[in-house]
Amino acid sequence: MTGTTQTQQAARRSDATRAAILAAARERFAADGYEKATIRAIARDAKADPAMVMRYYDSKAGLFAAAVAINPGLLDLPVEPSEEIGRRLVSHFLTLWEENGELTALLRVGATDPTAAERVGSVLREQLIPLARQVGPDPEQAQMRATLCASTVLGLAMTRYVLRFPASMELSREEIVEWLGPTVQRYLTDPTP
Amino acid sequence: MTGTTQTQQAARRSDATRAAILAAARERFAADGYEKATIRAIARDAKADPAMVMRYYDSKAGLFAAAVAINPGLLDLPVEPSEEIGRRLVSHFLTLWEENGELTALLRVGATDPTAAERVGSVLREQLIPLARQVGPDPEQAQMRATLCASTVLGLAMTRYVLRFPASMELSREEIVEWLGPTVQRYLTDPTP
DNA sequence: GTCTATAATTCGATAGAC
DNA sequence: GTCTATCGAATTATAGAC
Repeated sequence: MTGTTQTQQAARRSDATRAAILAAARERFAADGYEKATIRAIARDAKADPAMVMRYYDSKAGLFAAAVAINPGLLDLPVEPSEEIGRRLVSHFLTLWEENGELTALLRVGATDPTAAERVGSVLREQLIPLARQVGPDPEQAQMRATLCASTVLGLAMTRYVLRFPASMELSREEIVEWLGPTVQRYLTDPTP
Repeated sequence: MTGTTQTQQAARRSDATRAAILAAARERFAADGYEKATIRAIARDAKADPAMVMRYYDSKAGLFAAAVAINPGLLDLPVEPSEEIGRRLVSHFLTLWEENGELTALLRVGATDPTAAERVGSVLREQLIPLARQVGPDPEQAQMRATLCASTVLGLAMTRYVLRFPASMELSREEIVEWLGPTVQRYLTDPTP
């Protein structure tokens, strides 16, 4: 029915605009970065009032934090089978990056904001260091090997999703996996050169 | 002598502050990005008046353009000998990035500003595509291979100089060359996987 | 819960005295 | 050439009517 009782309907209505604001914020932060993405523009996209954004998320910083809060388990990569782990990791990250706009937002803002930069680092550390420890030859090298993998993945994310180089955007998913997969595989498992 | 004639001394004085402003601008843009680097702060660093910045460089955009104007030939990479080209290219870019703060500034601003992003792309294209055409097996693949190399170099620059991951900053120059060199070598010369 | 009006800052840019 | 004073615009954030 269209006209139900007000008591619970009101709560639902505010939840809907909350979600709309959050979605609009993710897009704007991903597209424009932190400074250029204004609360006014985000509210306009979400068809809400700018004052509502402040009411729900306290401040612009609070809104950004909520917009790029990473769903726990979002980046979890199944570890087995460990063969072809390089290709599977690249493929996994490609999917994540295309399905979750908050990753681009976080990386783009991280280029200017140290707090966001640290967040990018912690996410990658939590994902890649355990992996490197598991499949690598020497546990003491896990941090270094994870860093090399992070650099590989972020390099692609920069050229393809942040800087948007046409030549990088034209690469097919298969091409990327076939070229970068062996690179990551080597960083993870090969003996020190 | 300390008190020379005014006519030419005046011109020299203004040139000195011009240079000081430009140096301060490079540091601020590299450290904070475009929006956060204010003309007031840059002028303070250069011990100059904010109005002088406008007088010399017209606008903030003009100042940024001058600050990241790339010296012609700055990135020129000697092509021969073509053996070990991967390691030499990585080593070359490492040196450039550590000696020229404007590269970090350009990449950091490029993360938010499409114009700067295009500048990063054009610089890399002009450098890497001819190289890929020269040493690669198929001229038609030069653009793709150059893009893979750009992604590799920019990934390292991001983790090391922009996001400033401690684990990436701790890598020695030799480690980076030994790990990334063969990657770039493969992207440039190996047959399609 | 929603929106209007506005306060409080900050910044780029300009005008003009010296 | 140099600096003071200030304008005008844009932003986040708040106060309060409805």
